Amino acid sequence: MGVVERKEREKELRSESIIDAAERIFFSKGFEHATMNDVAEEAELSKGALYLYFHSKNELCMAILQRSLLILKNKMTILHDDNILTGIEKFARLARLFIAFAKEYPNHYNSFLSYREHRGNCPATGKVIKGTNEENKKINRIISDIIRMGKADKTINKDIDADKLSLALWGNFTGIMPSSILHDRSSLDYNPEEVIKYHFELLINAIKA
Amino acid sequence: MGVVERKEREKELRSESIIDAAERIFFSKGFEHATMNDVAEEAELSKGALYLYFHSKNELCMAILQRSLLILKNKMTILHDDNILTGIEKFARLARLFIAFAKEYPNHYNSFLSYREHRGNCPATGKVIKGTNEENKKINRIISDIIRMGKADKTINKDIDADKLSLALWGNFTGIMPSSILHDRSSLDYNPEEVIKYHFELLINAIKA
DNA sequence: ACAAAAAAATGACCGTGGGTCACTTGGTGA
DNA sequence: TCACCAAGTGACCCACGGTCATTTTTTTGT
Repeated sequence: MGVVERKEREKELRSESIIDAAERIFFSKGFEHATMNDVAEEAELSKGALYLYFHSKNELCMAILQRSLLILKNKMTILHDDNILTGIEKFARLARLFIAFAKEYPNHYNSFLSYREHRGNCPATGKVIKGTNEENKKINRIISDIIRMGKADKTINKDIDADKLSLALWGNFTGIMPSSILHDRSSLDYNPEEVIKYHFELLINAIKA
Repeated sequence: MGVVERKEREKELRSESIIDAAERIFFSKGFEHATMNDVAEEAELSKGALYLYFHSKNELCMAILQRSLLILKNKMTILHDDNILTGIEKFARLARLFIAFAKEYPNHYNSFLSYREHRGNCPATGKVIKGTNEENKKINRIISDIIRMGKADKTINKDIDADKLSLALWGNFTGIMPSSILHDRSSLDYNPEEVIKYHFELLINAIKA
């Protein structure tokens, strides 16, 4: 009988429902002001139970980041697997995709930006940390694949370094918006969306064959 | 008699020496693990006294960020004021300047990346928050000025939008390195330095007249 | 020179919240 | 029916951010 398997499934479900609860609480109160008791109550569990699934508040936060990466990766995979668009067209759509993600999941997008603090407070050997590393790697792989497609179909300059450019773009995505927030709102003439688009335009101009 | 003035100067000095202490403590222990008692001891003051100068631990952290911005701005001002280099040359040197800053002041560079959390927990009306906004604005002003210089001396395409590109670059700087850190070290073939340089090369290629 | 007043600094104290652990609950298999 | 064990509980511990009545130091007025 599949008791062990069922238990494993249930454990996975519990874990997911805790992350659901944590998202609602963290996103509405912010990391510092949210308490583990809040999360426990929202998840209809005791505080102690949370610690059966996650080692710390920080790790729970990283689990949310892992989800964010997963959502984005799934969006990107669809673009990647399209077989009508050319490489450079896909590359151009990455800009739109990033913007759409940030608009559709603003809280998840935010989770990219505060991950460092949390990450530093989690054991590097943990399952969650490894998961985020994995997703991150896959995302960079998708971007660089798209660039390589462009090189293959001659829509992108063959001398472009796909891996390096992929990292640059990804870094840019996780940094460009916060900069504009630090910038005083009232004096910000351009919204992040325009800035990202413009940046991509320039890059496209630089890399097109 | 200048008693009031002297007091003001002394107050400023105390404030600076508290930030000195906070830097040593925060940089060595990390924000979460550092305590206000640690900072007080390092600053040779009581905990209560810290709160005469800063409203909260978060605000103290923002004061460090303000310093980081100031250091970077000073480096950039020198480049900006140079009157031999052409606009595009200055633009190209920005990449080196960013990298040099991140290498010379790695901890200060890090402070850029976790500012969101702290910022959200400070009253927006505070002196420190306003100070960081101010510095940030000046930095963007310097970058866009450099681009404008390039347009004036015809080394940069006149159709480039200086303000937008400035924001894009600044965002990139505050995002590109953390991305590479999230990326699993062992499988990272390029270091952040290479990535920044390459990204700039492409941009230069796109914007040169 | 001295005391009253003001400013600066102190540190005991408070409340909160992350994290723990001895104990309870409830499903499972013999 | 009962022994077992994983799952879950919540009272408890204690570290730490922040406060404030009190003390110490400096300034001001005479």
